[in-house]
Amino acid sequence: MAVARLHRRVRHEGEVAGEELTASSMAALVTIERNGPITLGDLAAVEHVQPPSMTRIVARLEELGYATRVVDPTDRRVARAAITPAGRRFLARGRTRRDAFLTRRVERLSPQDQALLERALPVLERLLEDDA
Amino acid sequence: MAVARLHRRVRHEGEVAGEELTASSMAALVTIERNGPITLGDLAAVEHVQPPSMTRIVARLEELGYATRVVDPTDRRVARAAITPAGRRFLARGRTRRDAFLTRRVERLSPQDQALLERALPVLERLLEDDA
DNA sequence: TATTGTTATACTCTATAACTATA
DNA sequence: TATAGTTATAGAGTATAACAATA
Repeated sequence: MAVARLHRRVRHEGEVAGEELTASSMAALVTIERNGPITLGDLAAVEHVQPPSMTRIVARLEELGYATRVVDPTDRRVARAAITPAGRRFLARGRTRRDAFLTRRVERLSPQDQALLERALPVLERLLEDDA
Repeated sequence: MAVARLHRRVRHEGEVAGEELTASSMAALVTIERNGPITLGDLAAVEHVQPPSMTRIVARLEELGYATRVVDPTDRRVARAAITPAGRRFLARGRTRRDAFLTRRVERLSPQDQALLERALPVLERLLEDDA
């Protein structure tokens, strides 16, 4: 429950009024940023949405200037989505806000508690390792 | 990021194929469970949805047998939603699954790491205290 | 003939506006 | 006349089915 609350709150903190993307579009943009130019089919598979939905999501991201669609020159059936500088800036803005929020909150803790969190973090990550 | 991943994974773990509720319906049911018989208006306010949406959400929960609508005898304009035994069981099933998953994962950790998590938990909770 | 992605269409969820029933 | 909730209707977002382009 603590993890759920913290996640919701931090996610909310990254948002700016009038600048939100739907959860799907945001997730797709993050995946496009991380997995470089990626085919729409692969992107749909990774994000667990159907191809027609991904067509629309990428069209919207392109409309906003956050991503571009590039047709593969060797197989012109394939289209790849890539992030734009504006898309990177958009994601960075959210991260900056979330980081600032977390920094403020962590600074209110005692040095002992801060050290405790720092040691606990790798354990939290280990909790999901070898996912099967 | 670790918190986000853990939250998503644990949430997913509580789901059973063919037994899912939308996020709104799930949140409403949890609030109905916690805040007892609650008027639809209050419920809509707490959940940040509009009254017509809450009418539909509660209608769906009632259809599934997870909640009931009870008209206030002293002011018959007012309807309150209450959880049913089936609703409680539904929520309990999800919690049981999430608990089982977390238990399995925590048991794979060393006793030292388990103790570390136990001490870090109240710090995570303190992070969101005095929310302003 | 198979594959990648798109267009056509339908369904779900939510919102705003208009309405009903109580008070 | 005001309030609680519902019904009517419209706008997102997603899915399945049918299609177009390319291999």
